Amino acid sequence: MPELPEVETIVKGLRENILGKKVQKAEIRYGNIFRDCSGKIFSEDNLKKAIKNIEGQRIIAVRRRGKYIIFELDDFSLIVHLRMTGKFSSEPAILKDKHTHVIFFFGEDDFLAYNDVRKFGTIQVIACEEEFEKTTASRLGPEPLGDEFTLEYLLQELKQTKKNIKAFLLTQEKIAGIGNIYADEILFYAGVNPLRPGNTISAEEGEKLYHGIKEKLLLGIEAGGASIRNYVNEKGEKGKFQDLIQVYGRKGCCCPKCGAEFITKTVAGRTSTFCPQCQK
DNA sequence: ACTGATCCCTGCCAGC
DNA sequence: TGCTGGCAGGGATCAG
Repeated sequence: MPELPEVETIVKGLRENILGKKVQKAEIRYGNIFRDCSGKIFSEDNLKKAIKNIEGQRIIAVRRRGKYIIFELDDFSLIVHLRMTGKFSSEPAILKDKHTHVIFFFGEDDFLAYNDVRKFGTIQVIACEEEFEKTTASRLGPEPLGDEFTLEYLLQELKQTKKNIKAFLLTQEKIAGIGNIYADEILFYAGVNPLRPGNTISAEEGEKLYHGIKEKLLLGIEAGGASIRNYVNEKGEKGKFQDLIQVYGRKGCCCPKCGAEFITKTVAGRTSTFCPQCQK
């Protein structure tokens, strides 16, 4: 599942690969991947128009915002969310894959394919600033690795919420880019129980969380992301963060700090793995 | 303000 | 072996 570090890795690769290229043709095999600014599936006519708009456009920038990938074209933007299983690939074999839903051709043998086993991912077509304002991507909280995300901000937000800390970390409007894997790792690092309400987190714990967020995400980026299940970057390469994971998906394993067995509980609708001893 | 359920979708795995 | 049912999972959305 691509979270911030995985998406960052993908974006770096895309920049090397497709910047400056012109979309000659877009082949659509499953049109429901495409969405308008509010996330709604296009009608057949509107999809045709949207595709026509994309064709002939040059890719002038590729950026990441939270877990979103933003392609800036000459006159449009594409906002992509990979959700669980979405990926980009330029490998020739992907053309024959049954889960390849969209192919942007830059030339006869030069292309970028969007492949998504579960079809949860979306590609929003944005025509102008007003449309961007309607997207969820425009309502994201600060980038956790950017200057806006300060310790003061985190402590202030925690003080104001009764939401449990796990749910808080996953709230993209508060902090952009953290998903289930990194949330579990961050909470373990900080020694905080996922069920703790935000407003019960002490300043000291808040500081640990703050450093945990920075540290785990940076580590994830350095490792080229985590390859759990089927994540690979656009070159088909796996990341290395899965080898550095301490708690996520390790139910029944022993905590490296205290030796207790990790347990799981559904928190914020997600399976959360944590140490019942260390995480208070 | 927050929680919980539902939906989207398919691979995978346990159980029969 | 082959089928089936349930689960996983990010995030939007809606009901409570």
